Amino acid sequence: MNIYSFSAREAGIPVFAINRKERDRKLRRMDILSAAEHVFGRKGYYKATMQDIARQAQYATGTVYLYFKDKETLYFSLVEEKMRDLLALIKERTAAVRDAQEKLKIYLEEKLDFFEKNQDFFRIFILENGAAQASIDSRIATSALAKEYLACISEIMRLAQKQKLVRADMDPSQGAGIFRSISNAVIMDWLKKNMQQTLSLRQMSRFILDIFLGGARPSDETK
Amino acid sequence: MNIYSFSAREAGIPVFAINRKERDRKLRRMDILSAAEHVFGRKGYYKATMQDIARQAQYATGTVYLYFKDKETLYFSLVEEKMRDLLALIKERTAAVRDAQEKLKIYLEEKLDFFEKNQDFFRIFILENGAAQASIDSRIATSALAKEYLACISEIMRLAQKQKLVRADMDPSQGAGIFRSISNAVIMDWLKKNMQQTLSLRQMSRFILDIFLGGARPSDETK
DNA sequence: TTAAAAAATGAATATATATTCATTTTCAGC
DNA sequence: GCTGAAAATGAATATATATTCATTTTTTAA
Repeated sequence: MNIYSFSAREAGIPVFAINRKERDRKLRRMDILSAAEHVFGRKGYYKATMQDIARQAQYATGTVYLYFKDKETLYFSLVEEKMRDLLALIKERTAAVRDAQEKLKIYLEEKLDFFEKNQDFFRIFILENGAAQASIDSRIATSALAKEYLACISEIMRLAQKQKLVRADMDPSQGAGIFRSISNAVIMDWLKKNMQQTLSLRQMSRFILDIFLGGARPSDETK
Repeated sequence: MNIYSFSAREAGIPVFAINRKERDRKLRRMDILSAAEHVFGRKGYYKATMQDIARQAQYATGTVYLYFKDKETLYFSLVEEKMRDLLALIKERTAAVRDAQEKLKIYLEEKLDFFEKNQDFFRIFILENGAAQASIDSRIATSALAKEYLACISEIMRLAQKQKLVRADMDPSQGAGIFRSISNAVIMDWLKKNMQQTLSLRQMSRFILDIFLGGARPSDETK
């Protein structure tokens, strides 16, 4: 079992040790990815050194290079694999319902759960989404996965328009951007105020949806 | 006159050349800041080299160091001075009205105008606001100015609550974060879709305010 | 138990670029 | 035009760290 947060979703590890060698290699690779997540998430790409990451993973510096070609590739793999996990979850869960509002709700819940478990990764994620120009590894901004992620939310937005849940005068990708931003702002606020103890992030999903759909105006009782 | 975007607001340049030496020095300093804005905004802090910046400013590498102690200080000065300009504008203009909705509107308009003129700076700004942890120069995240900027919007939010414009169950700083995120998302979208030609950013202010206050739901005509 | 193979090590190397500074150019006042 | 001061130059230096690789340690299988 992996005490860090890296997911085995993509590792394809068989329960029976049909191929121990390969399995072990994948596990070690995941250890390094977890260490990288920890260090990159806290220090940012440039301030994080390969030695930091190696130490965090309890390896010597050179060992990291047996698993990843170079620093950029390590970072790229990390971002890709985490995003793939998140996207897979979201797609799987939202595909199960037809209603746009329900899809939005599920999207939010999956995302909030995911980042509650992957707080270090959230900082990486937000930076990569923040300013595509400054994307550290240009492969990320242009990756099929990044486009797919955006397309997925835009698709939900389009459906929401068809179902008259969302105003029609809003470009779906713009709507997706706004929805994403609101949820990121709330996650950021939750992280900053360190509410981990008292409140689960998932509980914010109702609030976020309210704000996105109904806005910040009071729901007219006393006006 | 400065063909770049750096503002003279803080330069305190007298119309009559009482002190040409000092004035010239300030102008050259501003040239370097403009060059830095251009390069940092496009490449990001780490990929931007001092040589890039010097070349952009039409100086030799060493000359930059006659005006700024080191790269971090150059970056810090840039961020500080631009943010000071923006904050001064916002404070000045919003102070002139009492109505919270009017304040929000003015805040938006000033911000949109500002970033329409300072597109390179927007990317820097959004990164610095994105993930405080990864703030490039730790002085920025902790600077009085950064706090003041947030406090200023939070203050408007508090007033909006008092005036029943905004729901009361929302922490003012959280509301400020959400409001900021929405506007940033819209600016980002505008930049990405390269609408400079056809549509001024300022024209988006009505839309942003609508979304923030009233949400993305259609304004019930056909339901 | 042993020897070959695989994995890990970490000191040494390569590289990139921030920063310095001896030299050159420009400028101001005479 | 000349001279000393100020400004600018850009090649040389310093530094940090990504990457490599000769050596050591561990594992495997007979």
